[in-house]
Amino acid sequence: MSQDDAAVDLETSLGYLLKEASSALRAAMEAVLRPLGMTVTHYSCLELLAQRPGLSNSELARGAFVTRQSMNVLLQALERDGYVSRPAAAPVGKVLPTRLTSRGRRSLAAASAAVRSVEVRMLGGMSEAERAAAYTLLRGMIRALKDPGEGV
Amino acid sequence: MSQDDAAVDLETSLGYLLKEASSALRAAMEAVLRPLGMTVTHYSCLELLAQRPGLSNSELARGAFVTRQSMNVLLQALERDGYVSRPAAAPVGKVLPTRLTSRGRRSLAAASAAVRSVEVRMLGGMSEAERAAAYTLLRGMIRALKDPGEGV
DNA sequence: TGACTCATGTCAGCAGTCTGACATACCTTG
DNA sequence: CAAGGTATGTCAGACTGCTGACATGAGTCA
Repeated sequence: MSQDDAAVDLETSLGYLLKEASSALRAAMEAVLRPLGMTVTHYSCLELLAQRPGLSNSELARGAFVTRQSMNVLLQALERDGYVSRPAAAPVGKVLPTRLTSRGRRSLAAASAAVRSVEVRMLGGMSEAERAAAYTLLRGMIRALKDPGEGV
Repeated sequence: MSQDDAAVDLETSLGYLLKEASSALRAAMEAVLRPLGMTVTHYSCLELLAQRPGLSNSELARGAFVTRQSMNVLLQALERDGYVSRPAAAPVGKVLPTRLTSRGRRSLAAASAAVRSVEVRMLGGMSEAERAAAYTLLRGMIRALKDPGEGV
């Protein structure tokens, strides 16, 4: 139909391509994390805690792109299994700072190596300049999408 | 810890940025599709059918990045509500070619315009050259992730 | 022709995530 | 100081998408 030409062309749509790339990355990460008995969100949570110890439930949720309710469920499981620890009472306010246990750190080490190998493969064919360009372009897209009134 | 430096640095990780961008795009799409009573997968299915009429359930699933089981559930609902039509029996093999009904086309028109506005906002601050660069870079990442043995 | 492989459509069960709701603690602002 | 607004942690229910499984049809090869 001639109307189709006016529609978003999936073949050349950056939005579609972005979704495809993200989907491929997620699938690749799931493939290497599954043997370790870990999901992507599971890994994301541990990685966030390694780099920024003491993050709260809500902060972790934002960093892993899930709701704080979902992260809460995950954190309770991780705490039950001894991967992270949280104080019984909040030192200030309601915020419960979370930390990795030694077991959590050990578990993360293997997962982090696996994920790093995926990222290396993804960046394999790119030059330093191209990586920098991709970084800048993605940052721009994120900003444009998050700012409500970007105007024309 | 000094070990953290060797880990994937989230601040500069292209993988993390890709996930963030995809998450922001999905949120923006959900925001404009919700008033139309449509989900992202719902829209994706209709858009695929508009551009490539006669796609099968499995082909639609691959195009929308979900399993064929999930797409099957969606297609049954869309067929029940009169947005798409499928022949009762497969003309050849088991493949059931799906087509938009006029109602489906009408429903898609509004959604397509809304999604296009999101993509326009996303590309707002980018030059033509930058868009072409982003296109090439994403394509490269996808290829590297999907090809199993890319080597070092 | 018959066996093997692969892709498809579909059903059932399950895990992960989301929305809705509530109580609580901090921070303004009058 | 009191009151409203905002952010947090948590519980409960609902939903979406995934994994596992099965039967069917097409293509391949001996």
